[in-house]
Amino acid sequence: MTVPLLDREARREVLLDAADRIVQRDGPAVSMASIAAEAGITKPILYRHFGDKGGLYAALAERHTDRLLHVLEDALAAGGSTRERVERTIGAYLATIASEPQVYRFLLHSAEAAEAQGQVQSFLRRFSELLALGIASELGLPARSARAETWARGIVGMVQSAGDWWLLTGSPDRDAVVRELTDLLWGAYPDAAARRGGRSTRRKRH
Amino acid sequence: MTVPLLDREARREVLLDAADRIVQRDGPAVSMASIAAEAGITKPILYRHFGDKGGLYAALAERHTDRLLHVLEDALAAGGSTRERVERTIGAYLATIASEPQVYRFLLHSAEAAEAQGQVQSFLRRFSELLALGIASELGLPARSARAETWARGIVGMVQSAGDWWLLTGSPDRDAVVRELTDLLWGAYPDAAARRGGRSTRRKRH
DNA sequence: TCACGATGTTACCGGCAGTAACCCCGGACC
DNA sequence: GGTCCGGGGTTACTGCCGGTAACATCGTGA
Repeated sequence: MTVPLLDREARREVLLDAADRIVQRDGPAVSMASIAAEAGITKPILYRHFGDKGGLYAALAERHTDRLLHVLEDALAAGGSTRERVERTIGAYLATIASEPQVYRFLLHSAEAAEAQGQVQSFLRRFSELLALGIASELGLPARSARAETWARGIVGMVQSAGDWWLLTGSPDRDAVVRELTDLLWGAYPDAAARRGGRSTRRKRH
Repeated sequence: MTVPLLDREARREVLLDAADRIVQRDGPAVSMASIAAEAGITKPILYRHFGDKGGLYAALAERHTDRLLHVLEDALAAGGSTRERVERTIGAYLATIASEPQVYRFLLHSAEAAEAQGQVQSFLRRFSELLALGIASELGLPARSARAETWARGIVGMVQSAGDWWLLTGSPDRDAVVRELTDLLWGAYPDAAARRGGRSTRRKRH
C-alpha cells in the first residue's frame, strides 16, 4: 500500500463534510454527482467509500444522531432534581434542532433519505431505552416494565412532535415549550382539571 | 362531452384503488408505470388525473388521513368522562394502525412518499388544533393558549410515537399501552415519584 | 358524411443511480 | 534503469424512472 491506511477514515470524513454542505444548501434531494462535485471528485469514489447512496446517507445521519445522542445523554445525566434534568434535556433537544433546522429536516422529514431512517430509528430506540431505564430506576420498576418502556417512547415522541411544531411556528418561545411539556409530564393536566372541576384536590408540586 | 362528468370522480377512485393495492403489495417505492399497469391503463392517463406522482401520492394519503381523522373525531366527541374519551381515542388510533400497518408505514415512514407528507402534516395540524380546542375549553384557557397548543402537539406525538413502537414490537397489549399513556397524562408520574420519594403526597385519582 | 373533441397509446427526452472499462503514477523487483 | 503491478482516479456507459409530445381511435352532433 502506497498510501497509509488511516487516510481512509480521514477521507471519509472529508467526503461527509462535503455531502453535509451540499445537503444543507440544496436540501436532501441531491444527486450523487453533485455531492461528488462539491467534494471535488467524481461519483465512483463516493461509491467506493459508501457502497451506494443509502450508505452515504446512513453515514451522514449517523454522524448527526450520534452527536445529538451525546448531547441528550449529557443533559440527562448531569445533576439536579429529576425535573431539572428533564427540563434541561428537553431544552437541549430544542436548542439543537433550532440551531440546525436543515439537518433536522434532513433526518426526520426528507423523503429522499429513506436510508437515513435506519439511523434515526436506531437513535430513537437507543435514547428511548436510556430513558426507560431512568424512569424505571426512578420509580423502582423492573428494568423492562411495560410502563417505563411505553412512557419512554411516548415522552420521546411528545418532545419530538412538539419540537417539530415549534420549529415550524416559533410561536411560544423555547422556555415556554419546555415548561409546558414538563408541566404536562408532572401532572399539570389533572391538577388544572381538578381545580376547575373541584371534584378532588391535589397539592401543587413545586 | 361524450362522457358524463361524474365518471371523472369515479374513475379517480378506481385509479386510487389500484394505486393502493400496488403500494400495499410492493411498498411505497413503486413506479408510475406499474401503478398504471395495475389499473390496466398507461402512464399518461395517470398524469392527466393527478398531475404528477406527488399528486397521486397526496390523493392517496388524503384518503387515509381523512378516514383516520373522522375515526378519531368520533372517538373524541362521543360521551363519557374526559378520561374515558381520551382512552377511547387512543385506543381507536392504535386499533386503526394495527389493522392496516402497511398504510400506516406508507404515510409515516415511506421515503418515496415525500409528497404524501403534506397530507400527513395537514392531518396532524387539523387533529392537533381540534385537541387544543378541547383542552383549552376543558381547562378554561383561551382558545389559542400556548399551553393548550403545546400540549396538543405533544400528546399527538406521544401517541404516535408509542403507537409506532407498539406496532413494531407488539410487546404490551393494546389496552396496556392505552392505559399507560393515559396514566402518564393523568399525572401518574408525579404520583409514583411522590409515593416513592415520600416528599409530598398526592391524592390518587381514579 | 365529416369535423371535432375527448380518450388512449406509443415513443421519446432528460436525469439519476450505479458500474465497467480504462488511465496514470509511484513503488518494487530484476 | 527498465519493467511490472496495484491502487486511486476518470470517462463513458447502462438501465430505469418521471414526465411529455405527438399520434391514433372512436363516438357524437350537425
